Amino acid sequence: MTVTLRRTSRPSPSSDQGEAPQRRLGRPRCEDSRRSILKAAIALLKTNDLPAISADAIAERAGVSKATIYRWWPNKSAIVMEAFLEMVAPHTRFPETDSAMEDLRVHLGRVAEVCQSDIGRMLRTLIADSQANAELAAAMRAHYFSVRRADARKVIERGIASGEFRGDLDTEAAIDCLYGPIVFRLMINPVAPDAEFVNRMIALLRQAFLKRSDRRNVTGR
Amino acid sequence: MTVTLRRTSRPSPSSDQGEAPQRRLGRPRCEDSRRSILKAAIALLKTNDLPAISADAIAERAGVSKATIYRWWPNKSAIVMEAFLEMVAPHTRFPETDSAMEDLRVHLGRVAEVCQSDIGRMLRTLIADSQANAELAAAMRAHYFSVRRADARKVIERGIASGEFRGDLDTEAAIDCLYGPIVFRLMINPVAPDAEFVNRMIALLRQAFLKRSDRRNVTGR
Amino acid sequence: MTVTLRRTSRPSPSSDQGEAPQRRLGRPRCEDSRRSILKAAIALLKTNDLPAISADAIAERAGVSKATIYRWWPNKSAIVMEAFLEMVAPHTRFPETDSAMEDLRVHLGRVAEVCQSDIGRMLRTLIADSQANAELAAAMRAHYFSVRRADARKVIERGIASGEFRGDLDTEAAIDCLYGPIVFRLMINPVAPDAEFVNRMIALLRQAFLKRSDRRNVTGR
Amino acid sequence: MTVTLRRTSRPSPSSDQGEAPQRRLGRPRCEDSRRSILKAAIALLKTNDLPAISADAIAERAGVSKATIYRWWPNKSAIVMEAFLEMVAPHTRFPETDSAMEDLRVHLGRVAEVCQSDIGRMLRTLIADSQANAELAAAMRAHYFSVRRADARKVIERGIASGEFRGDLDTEAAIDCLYGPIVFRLMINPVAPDAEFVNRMIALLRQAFLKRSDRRNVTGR
DNA sequence: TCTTAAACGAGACGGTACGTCCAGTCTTGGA
DNA sequence: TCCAAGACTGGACGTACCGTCTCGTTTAAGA
Repeated sequence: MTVTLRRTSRPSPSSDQGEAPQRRLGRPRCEDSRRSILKAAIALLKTNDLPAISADAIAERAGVSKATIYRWWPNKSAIVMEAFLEMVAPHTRFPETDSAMEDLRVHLGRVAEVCQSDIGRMLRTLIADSQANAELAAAMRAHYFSVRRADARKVIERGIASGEFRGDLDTEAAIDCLYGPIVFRLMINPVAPDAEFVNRMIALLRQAFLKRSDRRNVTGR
Repeated sequence: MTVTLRRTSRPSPSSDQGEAPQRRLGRPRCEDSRRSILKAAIALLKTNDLPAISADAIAERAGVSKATIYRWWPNKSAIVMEAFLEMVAPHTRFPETDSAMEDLRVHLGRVAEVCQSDIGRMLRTLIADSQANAELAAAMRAHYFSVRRADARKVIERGIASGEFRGDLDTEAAIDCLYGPIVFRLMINPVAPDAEFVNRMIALLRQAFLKRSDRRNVTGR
Repeated sequence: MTVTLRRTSRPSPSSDQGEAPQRRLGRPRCEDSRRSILKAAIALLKTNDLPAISADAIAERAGVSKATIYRWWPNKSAIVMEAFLEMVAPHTRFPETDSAMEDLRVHLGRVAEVCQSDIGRMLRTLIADSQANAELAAAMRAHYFSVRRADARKVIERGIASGEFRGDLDTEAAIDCLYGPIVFRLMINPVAPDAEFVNRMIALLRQAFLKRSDRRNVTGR
Repeated sequence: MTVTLRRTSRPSPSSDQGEAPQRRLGRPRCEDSRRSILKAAIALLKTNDLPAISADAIAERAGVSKATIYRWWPNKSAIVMEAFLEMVAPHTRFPETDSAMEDLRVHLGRVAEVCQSDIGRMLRTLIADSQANAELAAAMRAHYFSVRRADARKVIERGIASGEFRGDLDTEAAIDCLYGPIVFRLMINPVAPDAEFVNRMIALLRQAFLKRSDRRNVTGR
């Protein structure tokens, strides 16, 4: 999942998916540069806010030429996104216990915790940037949000199949009700949501998810 | 609710809330300028996104000096926010029927519709901008989101009091579950949420809101 | 010699030069304001350089409204000139001994000394400003330089008449040779000319001024 | 004599005066831009005076970005000075006949003529500007006035050595008496000095310069 | 005493230029 | 062909000052 918003796609000249890695002419791309650019972007995001991560700042911190940056990424949002996807996205996996509801709760709790870290800032930044950058928005959806939704969808469908969740549960609406409040608070509140927030939210939603027989007033945690 | 992110707060010298309008020294602020600036900002926002709007452009369109703009607003976000609050925010009021659930559904449906208009773009823009502008974020919370929450809170508490909603309903979590999904889709989806989306969401949530005896599987609309 | 570059000449409505001072309608001009404006201009010139004397700065320091300033003077140069003429110009009179050469030497020495004071800075400022302000230039010539020239001319002609100076002495050229070097150094050198400079200059020029019989090698002083 | 008031001095890292021009890293400065900026500045000066010239105007006329201007010059005075020194200053050289007095006269006549051209306006502008800009003043002295003085000093010392001028002639005072009147009239008079003015001035000064035996009443020309 | 007209303070305003900053592109020489 | 260095265009930024204006207040002369 490395390349995402690359500037130039350099397709193989002969076959569509050449079997051989197929060395290209000239000096090959310097992997060190790529990594140090991504690391510089993240490091800057940790201490500064978005307007501080200028292309010049990234270039200087990465010990890299600005031209190299623009050779491979169309703008700074793309860099941040790539860094985000590569370094951050894998961090939150779903647990797999025999309770789908509990899996969702634990997972979302982790997501909330992650939101409080630098990753939360990156996510906010990327969502914000997406509003004026359709390409970035599409890439974020394709590479991040749709993946999260797919993961959650699997868990919910498992819960339905096992009889834990109501049979007529509207899966997509359920996903929106699970992630929506977290993103909402991430974007609007001064402090990011935490696990406690997730627990209260799940306590509320369980009434809507669970089959009637299962509805006990469990507080979560 | 006129003043929001003004550059200079010039409180009345003697009393906190002088009853007399209490003319101030010097040439009074030109109301025409203020209005035409706000109108220009909104007009520009309809076709452009915020980074594409410059203070110069607003000034030119408003027939106003740039200095006048910076005399009263610290940056363009503040202008847009003030315009938003003054011209746009009041549009969506809650209905007041005898069903709180229905009131919420109808209201959120209107909110969703509004999100599909230029107002949706403005809201996205302001939320996005807030991520790199703490002052704007605070102002948006104080003047917009907290007001919306208060309105919704009143409706929910009415529902609880009337016995329509569960007695132990977590009001704040409920609000997050109502608004969260809408903002979530507004910020992440390519197209804004619509009334249909709200209906599905409400259909899901009603299980969690209503008292046990009331839970019929009503689809809404 | 008070009024010089006044904004509005308010001629007497009836006669051209009314004999009576002829009080006009309305509130009379506030002399305090006028004086404090001039004083403020001078005070600012003493500590700051020219770009620091903005109309706003003068107004603030004088405790006066900016409108009052522009009511009476067209620009800041006019203020400085009026202050200069009123407070400064009379300071250097010619001595009147029986030696015209000595009178010139002593007088120019005083002029040089004056140049080293704040007055020198004012003069430099006014000359500089004149380059882009024809009106100011004309006023300076009419009210200052032509007066100096006339004074010097009188002394030189006295010298010619008394037989001290050569009969064919070119008076205008002589004046230029007397004042020119001083202004030259005032405008170009980092430190203003002093009496020593004047003495050396006069020592040189006396050969050109005096009748042959008088030319002794007097060093001056 | 190219660099004068540059923004950044980038001295050679190794040796103080590297013999090799020693190519530097990165894209080299664009000489075209530099030249067109200087030309634009001069062209604008011909019709406008300095306060009427803006950095934007120079940039536009030169077909150059404003950033490029401020990359290399701290302000517009510096540009004008560099243009002046590079394109204008060398125009007036001393003649070298066997009469130092005549050399001075001819040379100063040419200077006076030059003063009547656009160059005179530039000189006035630069001198005026120097009054509020110490750096510019120092640069003008270092690169222009001290050079003129040195030239004149050589001629005068030649005159002394050859016995044409008095042995005890005060060289520095003499230079001030030669150039002073010209600058004086340039700065104060509405029209610049001309050759006729120089002739009268020289006619006066020759009495002070020449050895007694040489003093005949020559009118000049 | 009341009216009238000008001067005044405060300060908002349009306009213009300032000098800075950043995005993104281009041009060198060297690897 | 890539890279580091860094100059370049273009355009917005927010500030400063100019000179004008619009208020409401003050001041004296004249009715």
